[in-house]
Amino acid sequence: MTITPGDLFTPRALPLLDERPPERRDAARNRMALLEAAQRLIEHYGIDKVTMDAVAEAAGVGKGTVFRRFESREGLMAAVLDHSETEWQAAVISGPPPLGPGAPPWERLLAFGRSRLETSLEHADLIRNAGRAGTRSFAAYSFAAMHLRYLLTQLGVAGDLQLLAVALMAPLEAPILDQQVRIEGLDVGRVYDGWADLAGRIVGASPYPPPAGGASADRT
Amino acid sequence: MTITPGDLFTPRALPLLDERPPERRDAARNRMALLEAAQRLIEHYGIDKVTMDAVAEAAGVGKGTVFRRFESREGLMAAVLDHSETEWQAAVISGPPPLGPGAPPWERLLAFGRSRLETSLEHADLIRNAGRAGTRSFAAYSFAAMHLRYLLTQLGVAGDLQLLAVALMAPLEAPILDQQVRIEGLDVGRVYDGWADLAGRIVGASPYPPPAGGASADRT
DNA sequence: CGGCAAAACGGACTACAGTCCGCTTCTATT
DNA sequence: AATAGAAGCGGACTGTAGTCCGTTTTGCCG
Repeated sequence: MTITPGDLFTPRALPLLDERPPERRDAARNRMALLEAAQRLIEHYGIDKVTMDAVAEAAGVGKGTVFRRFESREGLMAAVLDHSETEWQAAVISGPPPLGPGAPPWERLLAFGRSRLETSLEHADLIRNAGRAGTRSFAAYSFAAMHLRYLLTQLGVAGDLQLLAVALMAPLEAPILDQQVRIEGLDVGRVYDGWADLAGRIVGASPYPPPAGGASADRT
Repeated sequence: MTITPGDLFTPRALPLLDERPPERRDAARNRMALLEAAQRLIEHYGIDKVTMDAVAEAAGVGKGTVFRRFESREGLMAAVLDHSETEWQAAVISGPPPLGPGAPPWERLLAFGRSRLETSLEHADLIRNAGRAGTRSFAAYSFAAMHLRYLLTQLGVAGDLQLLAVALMAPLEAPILDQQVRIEGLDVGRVYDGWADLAGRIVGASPYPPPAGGASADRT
């Protein structure tokens, strides 16, 4: 390996900003084509019928390319899922209240729960096929947990917020909801009320009990 | 199809009790052989290396037999898992306190949490490979939920006990613990303390607040 | 513009889950 | 003990995820 003088003195155009040797144009094009093809096929045939070969062919690329880009079937599904997750994050950060900023924290918390409940059920198959045993992607999970910690802080909740956030999210994860709603046949409204009750207990048992008039599920 | 007089009048030896045309002896023998082989191979090579062909061969049967008995790879893994689940249930029903009967309900609740936490981590790969997106078998799940409802009742907790039970179990499910412990690197003790705190909040926010002196994680 | 190394491509190849169907073994009956 | 038919068996066969490696494309440099 030879080092030329140029290598030593050229900081290759500000490495501070945009620090990745990014993606070749054809690669980027193919990634888009694959994501779109996958989404289209899933919508059309149902996720269980969608094979990697089919996605590759629909996107007009070879099979190897699919795996290089997305690692595995699970990786591809996770990537498709990330689209909606990103939209959801945008709604939380800058969407209309009560999910977005502007509403009082307790209202936002309730909206958070309802919204998670809905999206978990809506994307159940995608989540299941995205691996990680039904959990969402790490990034998505972290974001939600962070937001939740923020809301709990706003509500003056004391304790290990990291873990309380998990306790609030866990019952809203897809596999558990699937079990309750699809197998045990529970009503979605009841599940939501139960979650709101849980939230109330977690928030209300704090030194500063803030939520006065609860939403649909008011606590005794 | 011909019906002989005998068919009409012989209630074939009390169908009330033992109402199943059960399993042929060779079939039963094969089931055992398969379960043992699977367990042995998993222990020896790690679960990801164990193929259905290998299990079949190790048990000395054909591949078709494996699938007839256990439906699928997930089914086989679930069956292996059920062994330990059954032991756990026995410990809850008739084992020594505080997990078993004899201790006050709050102690039993804490023991329940710790025990679940441990078994979830211990059997993480098995649970993951047993499908249902990381949830345990329906029977096991129902049993735990029932026991939890019972304990909550004993503690005088008011509310939708079905859902509160789920809220208490969800953070102890394998995929979530995996995320926390293996990926985020959280300390197991801290996770347990967090769960105890959660339990305290759920129990304590009831009209009748019973748990006076909490265990390792005492609430403010 | 021509050359070059790195990155990307694609399709043949492998490994494993799950199916199928003709053959064997068991059990109940007489 | 003989027999009939149900239950079980097993291994060849199929479909799909994932790998490998020789070929092509791309971006850069002189």
